[in-house]
Order: sequence, then C-alpha cells, then structure tokens
Amino acid sequence: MSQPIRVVLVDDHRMFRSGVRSELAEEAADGIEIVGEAPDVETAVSVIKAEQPDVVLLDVHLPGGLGHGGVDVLRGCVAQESQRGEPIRFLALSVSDAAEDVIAVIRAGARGYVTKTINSTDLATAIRRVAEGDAVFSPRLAGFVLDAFGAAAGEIAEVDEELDRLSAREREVMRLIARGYQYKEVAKELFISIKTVETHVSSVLRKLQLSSRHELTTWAMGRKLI
Amino acid sequence: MSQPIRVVLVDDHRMFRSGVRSELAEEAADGIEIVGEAPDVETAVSVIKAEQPDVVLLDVHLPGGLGHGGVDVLRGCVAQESQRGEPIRFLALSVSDAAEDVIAVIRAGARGYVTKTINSTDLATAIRRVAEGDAVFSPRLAGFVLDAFGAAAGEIAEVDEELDRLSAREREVMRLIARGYQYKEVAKELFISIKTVETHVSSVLRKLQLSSRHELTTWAMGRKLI
DNA sequence: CCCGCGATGAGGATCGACCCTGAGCGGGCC
DNA sequence: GGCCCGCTCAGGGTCGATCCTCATCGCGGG
Repeated sequence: MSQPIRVVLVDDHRMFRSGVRSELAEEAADGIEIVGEAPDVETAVSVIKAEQPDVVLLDVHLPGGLGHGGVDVLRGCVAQESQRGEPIRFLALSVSDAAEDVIAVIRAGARGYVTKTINSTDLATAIRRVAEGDAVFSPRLAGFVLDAFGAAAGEIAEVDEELDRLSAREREVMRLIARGYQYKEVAKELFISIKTVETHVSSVLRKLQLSSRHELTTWAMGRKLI
Repeated sequence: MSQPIRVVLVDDHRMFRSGVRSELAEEAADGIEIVGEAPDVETAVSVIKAEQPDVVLLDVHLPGGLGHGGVDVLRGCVAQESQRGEPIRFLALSVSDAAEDVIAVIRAGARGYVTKTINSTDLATAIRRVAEGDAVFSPRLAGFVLDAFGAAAGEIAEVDEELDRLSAREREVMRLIARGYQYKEVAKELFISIKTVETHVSSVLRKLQLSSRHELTTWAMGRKLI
C-alpha cells in the first residue's frame, strides 16, 4: 500500500460526513485519506472531477437530483479516471436496502453497496476492497444481488425416469412443441407430416400423463429442458 | 469471533489442499479452522454433510462430475445448515475466470468466486466475509457479475413498463391465461363470460405484441410472474 | 413366421384459440 | 353534454389442437 487511497465523500448530511471522516481518521484506516466532500449532485461532480479520487462514497438519496441523486452523480462522472490511472470506483452508502435503489445504482456503475449501519472497520475494509476493484455488498443485499444474477439459485432437477419412457423421436417432437412450435412448424422442421406430429404428441401427452401443450410447456420449463 | 469458522476444503489436487491448509494455519487466519478435505464430488458431499461447516472452499473443476464437479457438489448439499444454524456458504476457488464457470457456480448457489491467484490473507478475508453472508468476487470477475446483474435488472424494469400498459382486469386475465387456464376456466374464476375473456386476451396480446397464449406463457415465465 | 412396437401417415370429428364487427354501460375529463 | 376509455357481452368465422380409428412399413425377438 504505497500510496493512500484517496476518497471523496458525498452525503447531504453534514453530521454524517463528519462522523465518517472522524471514524476513518482514527481507527485502523491508515491508508485511507478523505480528499473531498460534497453535499449535493452538482458539487459532487465538480469535486470528483477536480480531485480524481480512487473511491467515492456515495449516498443514494441526494438533493439536486430526482430523489435518486446518487445515480445522477454516477452519470456525471462516466469514464473518469483516478490519479493512479485506474477507474474511479463508487461505493454506494445508503440507509435504504430497497431493491430498486440497489438496482438503480449498480446499473449506473457502482461497484458496491453497503448500508449505513456498517461500522467503521468494516467500512474501511469495504473501501480498500472497492479500491482494488472488488465488489462489496452488505450481507442482506448479497443474496438479492446473486438472485438477480443467477435466478433461482438453489433448486435443481433430478433425472427423470419419465423422460426415459419416451422414444428419441418423441423427445424431439416434445422439445419443439414445448418451445411453442405449431404442429405444421414441427412437421416442416422434422420433414414429416402434420399427422405424424399429431401422433407423436398424443403419445407424449399420454406417457407423461399431461393433457395439453401448455402443461407440456410448464413441465419442460420446470425441468429446464428448454 | 467467539467460535472459529469451520471450513471444508474441496480440491482434487493434494498439493493445493495442503498449501491452503498450511497458509491458513499460520498467517492472520486465527478464527479459521479447516475441519475436512475432499478430492472429488462424492467425498465432498459426504464430508460436508458430516461436518456441517460454515464455509466450503470449492474447486469448480472436479473429478466425479461432468467437468463441472463443483456444481454437482452444490446440488448434493442443498438446504444444508452449518452447526451454527446458518446456511452453509460456498466460496468457489478456481483457476478459471471464464464467464460460464462463474455463471454456473453462482446459479447453483455459491456466495462468492475467487481465483487461485489469491494470496493467503485475502483468502482469509474472503472466507470471513462469506461466512458472514457477504458476496465476494475477485476484481476481474466483479465487473462481469455486476454487468450480468444490471442486465437481469434491466429485464425486470422493462417488464414493469410494458405491464403498466395493461389495465388491472387485463393483468388478472393474463395471469390466469399464462398459467395455462382455458378461456372457460378463466371465465368461471372471474365470474365473467367467455366472450369477455376473449376480448381481454386479445387486448393483452396486442398490447404486449405477442401472438399466442403460448408466447404469453413463456413471456411471463421468463419474468417470473407466475 | 408371426407378433409387438416405433415411425409414418390418412380421414374425420370435436373443441378451443383467436380475430373482427358491433354494442351497451359507467366513469372521468374538457 | 359530448368524448374517450375500460369492462362487459354477442355473433360469426377461420384455424389450430386434440382424439379416434385405421393402415403401412421395417426391425427385432420368440
């Protein structure tokens, strides 16, 4: 850690700013230096451009914007670089843990999001990690972010012995039907007649104990076959 | 940190396992205790179930699976709890920084992903953060994960826009149709005539620029509305 | 050699999905 | 009061989905 991490602090509450400043000054936050502060969107953008810090601690709700001032600051600072030549990292710091706030600020380019319930040592760690390019999230938000990233993060489908009862041709037809193909489209795709498709579909529905193509679709989607 | 963090280490290379073990034993990794190791999928699952650790360090590529053995381990350990009563957190530890590896393992439920170039102190920090429920990613992967998150969030936002163009009654009808209800079933459910259902469905399909109930089903499923 | 089964296909029937026109009714808005 | 919009229906039509029976062909097993 040759040079200190240069930080700009953006928050509309003077008391909160001074609190962060004093806590980061004393405790185990040696390599962190606050080089600027701003209480609103306009000031924040100009201070950031002037100081070119490594990390910006950014309150999500700021005056000067439309209730989501933090996003406006991010938009005003696109493609800025710190004095080290690395991109300026933004760490959102908010009282809110609402999904829409997180989504908005991350979409705008923030590299992390912590709530204001964080203690000073954790905040110092978060700043260091963000400065290194890492993504940092409060525990309560981590699960939410990962859900949005991966969708359905845990449940799995085991192998189906029901699928084995279908012949190869029937599976082929089933796949297309489940994807929304019409009979004649399936027929053209597989070079067979519509009537043959009907026969196969009937077999599939009978063997899987389903009664319509819609049930087939949901069945297949539930097993991630399409 | 009253109790140590109990860790199980899953990797197919004996040398790597002993390296991690010794580095975590000496350096500033006081509260971390390795309580088990496993070189393949089957051993990993049984060791994890026996030890119920707080964190599993999981190599993505393992023998015993299909080249993505790490995912198989996650599938085999769904809904397991640690001895502390919290869910077992999985931290992927891989030489690969390929997008598909990250996606697969995160989708399967891992709470973090770091590459094997990590040093021991950073690894210790990552383990502690994951144990607390935080999400941890190597710098190079952080941007990728956040991009994917933004994309997913974008789809969600798009839904709301198009969904707002529907009237309340239309949304109601749409929900039932998307779930596979037939017109007459919807009619009975909502105490209206089949003809009215037809009218609403036509409006919905026109407003959402879809052309069949099946597209509506996939549209709704893709956005988790049902 | 016959039988079972899967793949192919036809004819015919019923029902549902989807579209169009048209229409009455109630509630806001200018 | 006229106008637009949403909710409610009807009639009539086209086309797709589903099911039924029946038929042919080829392949492998008893």
